Amino acid sequence: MPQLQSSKGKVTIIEIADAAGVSKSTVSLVLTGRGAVKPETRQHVLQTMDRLGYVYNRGAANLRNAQSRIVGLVLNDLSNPFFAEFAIGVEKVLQMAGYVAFMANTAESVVRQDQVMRMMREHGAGGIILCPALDTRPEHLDWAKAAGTALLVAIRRLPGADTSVVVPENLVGASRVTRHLINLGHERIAFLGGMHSMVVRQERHGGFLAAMEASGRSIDPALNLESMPTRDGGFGAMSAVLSLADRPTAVVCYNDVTAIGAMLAAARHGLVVGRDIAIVGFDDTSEARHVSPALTTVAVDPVGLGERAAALLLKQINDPAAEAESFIGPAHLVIRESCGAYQRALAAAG
Amino acid sequence: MPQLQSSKGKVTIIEIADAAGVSKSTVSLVLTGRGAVKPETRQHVLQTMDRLGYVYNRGAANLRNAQSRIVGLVLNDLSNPFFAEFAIGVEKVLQMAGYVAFMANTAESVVRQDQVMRMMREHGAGGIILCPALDTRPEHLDWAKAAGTALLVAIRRLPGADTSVVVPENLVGASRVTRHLINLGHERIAFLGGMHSMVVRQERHGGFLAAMEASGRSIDPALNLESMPTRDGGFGAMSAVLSLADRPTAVVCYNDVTAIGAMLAAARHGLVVGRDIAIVGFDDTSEARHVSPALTTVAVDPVGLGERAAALLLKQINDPAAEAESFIGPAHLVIRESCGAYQRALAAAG
DNA sequence: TTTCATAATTGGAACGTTCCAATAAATCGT
DNA sequence: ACGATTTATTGGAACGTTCCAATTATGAAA
Repeated sequence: MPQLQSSKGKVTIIEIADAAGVSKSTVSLVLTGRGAVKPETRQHVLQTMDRLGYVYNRGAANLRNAQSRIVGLVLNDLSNPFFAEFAIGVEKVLQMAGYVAFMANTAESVVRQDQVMRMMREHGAGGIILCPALDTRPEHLDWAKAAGTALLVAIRRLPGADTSVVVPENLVGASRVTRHLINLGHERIAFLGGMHSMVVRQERHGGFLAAMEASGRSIDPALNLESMPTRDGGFGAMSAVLSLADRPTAVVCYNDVTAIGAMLAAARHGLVVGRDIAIVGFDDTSEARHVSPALTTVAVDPVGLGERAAALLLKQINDPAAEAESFIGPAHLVIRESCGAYQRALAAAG
Repeated sequence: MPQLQSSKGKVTIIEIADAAGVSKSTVSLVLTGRGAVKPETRQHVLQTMDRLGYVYNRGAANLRNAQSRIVGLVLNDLSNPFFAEFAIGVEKVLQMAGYVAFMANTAESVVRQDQVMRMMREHGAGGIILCPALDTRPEHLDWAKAAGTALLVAIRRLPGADTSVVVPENLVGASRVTRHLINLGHERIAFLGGMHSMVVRQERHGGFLAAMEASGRSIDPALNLESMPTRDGGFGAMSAVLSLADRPTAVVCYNDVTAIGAMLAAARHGLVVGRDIAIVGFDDTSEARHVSPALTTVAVDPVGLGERAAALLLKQINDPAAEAESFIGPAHLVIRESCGAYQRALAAAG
């Protein structure tokens, strides 16, 4: 029966050494698995540790070698399932590499973001994956270069910062989904949601414009509406667009959340989405699949992006000399019902 | 212009002391703010730290005083928005208290859960908030008592473990929503979703039974169906219940996710939810509000629970002698459309 | 001034670990 | 049975901080 050290929980390597009749160096050796230690000795030490309830003190260890195997994961909006899934991907890879993620949510606050990154540095994080809060300036990240901390920017590209980057193929994805609508015969297509200052919006809107121009569609500035990237934002923007004299027949939304808000607004105006109007989103969150009618959108595989981000960061930690590297994750079209393609096919067949 | 220590990022308290012309003890004093140090000296030291790009080494500090101001947050399912919101509440309170949350996702794996909690201990976490993975046994938590680590179990009660607990009022909540259906005149009511082994289901189902019995309704065992607590699970269970000869007229679901799956199944069978059949959920996730028809459910305020959990844990950390304390969060009925109450009211009026 | 109290500052000894160089023990070839 | 290797083990000096006791500077009271 293991009689755990009761009160203080302060069993050190030295006490283990004494109890096992070896030196602290030997205990350290079995702990790190580095040197050559006789199997029986190792065994004995191991069970002594178990018996006394030893717990490794990483703080003390890091003091010597600064190899903390801690990675910080800074998220701008944990309440968005997209980032939660991204985090899951990151954690999965880190775990396999024996690292541990130190996760924090900034809720789009740069102040909080600074605090949190400082904390992580103080705890000796070897690297940080940052999904930057909305108005993060590149100079907020200067410390990383100076301190030699591996830093990777994810999801939201940060113009002017020369770090590694992992982002989805926003431009191509938006271009694809727009072309899909064009192929379905739509002429007047709106782009809706997100604020102009967001890099992600600029990219997606850029893809939209590219597809429109490539097909010779005219671009009506009245059909480009900003909104907060929330359900309510989407609802509001869609309501605005529907009050226009010359309504669009299709709408490309900044993301799924906005698109779902837009669908609600359309329904409220008595329109049947997928028949009277086409609405498409971006991200393919799990909601997209389950909303009714199911949302046509662009899938970007957040888990995969997370895995990639973690892998890239680890690479950078292990080889600090390596220069910044980028990964642009694929974005593929997921055709469901909200664009009306299915109904159109039915009609064609019938 | 701050000329940051370039390469190693290894500026120590001693270098600051030298550069500022004081002793390392003085620097430590301004760092901790404990002793009395002349304002001008403090100022000078502070700006020297800034100039040299000093970063505090918490590992070294913790070596002496073991006051790590780290709290572990172990979540069983980050992809569930409910837990993401819970985490937000926890973080908010911890942040204000100057603590930092060390968050990890176990994805319902006890093995991972053990790993993660070990990591946290090794990093000197002063306490842990645990949302236990599905088949966590109380003895998995014995180390906490032995090591004197504050431990709080949240959301899923863990029978047999005598830790502090923060959970929603599952029984009362389920009872309330069931009574609501009974008041609307329903006789045959099903309970659907969740696995029998889940404590949360036992509590919610218990509340359901209590309300049914209190109103003299007979309980048909065929109307109690298990399923995985997912959308697909809800879909399957609802399909099963609809193939019964004697269908229920109302369904209480284990949670919102299950309920939304059930709604989909009902629609697929040609039923109009809220008119032909009543469906209610539990949790009031943001989806509940936005699904169509909007889901009648029980709100449990995950952010509030998180805040409470953090506050309780902090209290426990500051007074380790204090005994386990529990908080049962309120659960109130949120009436929307899926239960048909609105339509019924309209009909009565018209 | 001198004398106290109090405010500021300081050197050195921890804290729990890893690393290094050194020693001790086992194994080998001859 | 002897050095020569190789394999196991070890003491002690770091690592960057905090704390304590001791010291020195500052003011106020005498």
